[in-house]
Amino acid sequence: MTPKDAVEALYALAHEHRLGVYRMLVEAGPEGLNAGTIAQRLELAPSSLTFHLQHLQRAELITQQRQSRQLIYAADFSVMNDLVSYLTDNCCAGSAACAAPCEPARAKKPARKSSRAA
Amino acid sequence: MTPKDAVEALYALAHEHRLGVYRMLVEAGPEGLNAGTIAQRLELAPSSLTFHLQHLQRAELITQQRQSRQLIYAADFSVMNDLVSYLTDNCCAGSAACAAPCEPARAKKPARKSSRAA
DNA sequence: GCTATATTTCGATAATACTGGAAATATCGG
DNA sequence: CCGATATTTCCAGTATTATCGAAATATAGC
Repeated sequence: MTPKDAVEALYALAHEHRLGVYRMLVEAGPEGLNAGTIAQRLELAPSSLTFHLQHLQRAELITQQRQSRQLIYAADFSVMNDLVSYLTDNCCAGSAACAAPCEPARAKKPARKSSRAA
Repeated sequence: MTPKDAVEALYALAHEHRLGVYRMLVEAGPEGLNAGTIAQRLELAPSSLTFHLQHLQRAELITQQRQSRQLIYAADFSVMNDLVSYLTDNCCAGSAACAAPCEPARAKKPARKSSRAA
């Protein structure tokens, strides 16, 4: 992941609504959510939501898939993984806590199993 | 770390120059760098650099310390650690690669030991 | 083909960010 | 106190972002 990619991913997440969308999609799981549902939950005008979804898509943080009349969005973890790796590799040198993130105690959530291997 | 804090940290890092500053400070280690050196290396006008440094400081990603006539900036890893934890905890549910970051293979860098426990 | 639904694209507007020059502030060495 | 250095604050100008209504596009069912 280049610094440019990292900036793009960081920027895509660096907004209340976009981070909200992403978190919502993470929680929704592989099935994702259609645009209307997201807009309704976040109380966003449809066109505003599109604006933010395009940011997330451009950073490849989410995927889009048409299902009949609806467009389904879902979180794509690969860029998030790369981003976290980028941050730990490039931005944590010298920090013991960051250089060794393998503490079992850090697992606050059960991290429910997904059928497909990511 | 609240979503608001996460957005602030993400935003602070979501700019070519600010990410550059932060990475430079990470590399510089605990001794940090003075503003002039950073401005010179990044070819930034002093006032522009200040603008970006203030962003990073507001997010508590860096610290400031006066040393005679110079202001020394250094990376503060605590917020970075919180941010990485936030991302792995809140934005990676369902992803095996992300939910279980304890793979030895992920350690691309030797992760040099720091004497102080963070 | 027509109507209804879901979403995007377009266009306009308001807000915010980024930049850098000039002046102000802080420190040092005489 | 004065001149020199380091950095910030102030103040514009310019560019980018965020928002939303209205129109356009895509799909479905009749």
